[in-house]
Amino acid sequence: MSKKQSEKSVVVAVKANNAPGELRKAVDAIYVYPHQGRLTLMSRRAFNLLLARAMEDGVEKEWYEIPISELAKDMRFDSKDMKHLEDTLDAMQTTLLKWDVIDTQSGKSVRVRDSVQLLGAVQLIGGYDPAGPRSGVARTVRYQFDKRVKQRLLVPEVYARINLQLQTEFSSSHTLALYEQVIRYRSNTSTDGWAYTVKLPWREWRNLLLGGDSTNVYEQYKYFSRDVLNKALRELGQVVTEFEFEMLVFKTGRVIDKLQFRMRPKAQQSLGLKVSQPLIDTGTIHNRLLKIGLKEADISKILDDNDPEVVKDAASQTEARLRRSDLNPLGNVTAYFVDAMKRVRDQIKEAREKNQKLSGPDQRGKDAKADASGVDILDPEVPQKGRRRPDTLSEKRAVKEGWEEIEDHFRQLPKEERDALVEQFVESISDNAALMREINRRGFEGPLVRASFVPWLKRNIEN
DNA sequence: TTAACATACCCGGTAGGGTT
DNA sequence: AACCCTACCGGGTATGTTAA
Repeated sequence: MSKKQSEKSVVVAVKANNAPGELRKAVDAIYVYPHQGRLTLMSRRAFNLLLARAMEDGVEKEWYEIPISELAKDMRFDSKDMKHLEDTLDAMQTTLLKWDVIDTQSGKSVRVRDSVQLLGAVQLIGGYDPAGPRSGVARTVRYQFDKRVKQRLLVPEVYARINLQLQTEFSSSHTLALYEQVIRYRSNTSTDGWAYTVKLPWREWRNLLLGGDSTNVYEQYKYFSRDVLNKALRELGQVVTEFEFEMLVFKTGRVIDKLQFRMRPKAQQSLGLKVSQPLIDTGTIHNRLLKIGLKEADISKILDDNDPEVVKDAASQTEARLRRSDLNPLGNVTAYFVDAMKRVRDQIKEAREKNQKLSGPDQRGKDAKADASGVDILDPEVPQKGRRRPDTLSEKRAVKEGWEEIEDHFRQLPKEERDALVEQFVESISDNAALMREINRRGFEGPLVRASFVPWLKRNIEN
């Protein structure tokens, strides 16, 4: 502890009695780990992707389908050995999830335990020519989830937070597991700006992070902390640059008892809000652009000069194009990307012109309310892969009310002016704790913030 | 006698070097 | 990945010492 001060920022030791995390009201804890078998890195990725796909297709459907090649690509399964991937899927069917729903309210904890298969049923449909070298290897995966899996996992709070792009960047299943756990409580923001996970005995965390029943391994905390916790925390911090993560350690006497994790956006420190460093997490989009193959210098410029939403859409398009194996590979990815941005801008412009005359009376209050309770918040974190539906509720509304125009106008203002406006706005809502929290959490892109910021802008710019 | 301070040692932790 | 070993560290505690 003497020399490596840098590492210390990751772990915060907390005395058992006066823990800041203790003040948090307990939330429903849902955690899950296989009771039989292990979740490997690949099966975790696959599972998340299958969930996300199911979410896109609709919860009510019984069967979902995905071409196995697409699945492989999205999970960065680089090997050509599709058989191995299929074996992974098979293994997932025999993997049991054990659910412990813990209610920790009013000091007592009541456990409800349930146990269910990770993947309900899997069919591998179609196949290559039997005469081919890899005959019999199926091309499309049809799969089902158990009702209870759907109930628990196919809800926006869970699936939407797992950044499918990010998950491929973790090299260890421990990190991915930790990420999944922490991210799950992302909305559980305390007044101190941190989002807290549940507080669990460290052995529970061990089971969660190792992805299986691990009562016989890492019996000593010191090895667990060094070889699992610290490594995972380190990698998490390296990969997810837009958030910071900490671990809280609770002891009874001298013995490590429970652990709790917390996260918060790094943007928090600079609530001064440099608007040019745009209002969404650029870490993710930055990484995506890197992945696509753009140069660092270009990326900075692109992010500086363009609406982040446009960049994101263009990135999605480019990613989709790169995944296409039926077309010739792109000669110049950068050129394609720039072109994609242009297309997106054109689309937006078109939509705006179409709707311009519609911009009706000011309905600020109503809308703010609708958004506050609305569940269909579009999460800026989730890369909209492939065919995204552009017309979500809030986007529709935004077009109708001419918000984009206002935002556009705002973006064209000189930086000082924008900063001043942001400052004014933040001041004007500083007594609105919920809104402030929302700003801390997701910047200005969240619908809730948008719904009050844009109309506010409208009023303030127009006079 | 006792509060205040000093010291020695134990214990549970970490770091960094391993091996299997 | 799982685990072991050794060196090391600091807090807690028991014990010793000192001064009021």
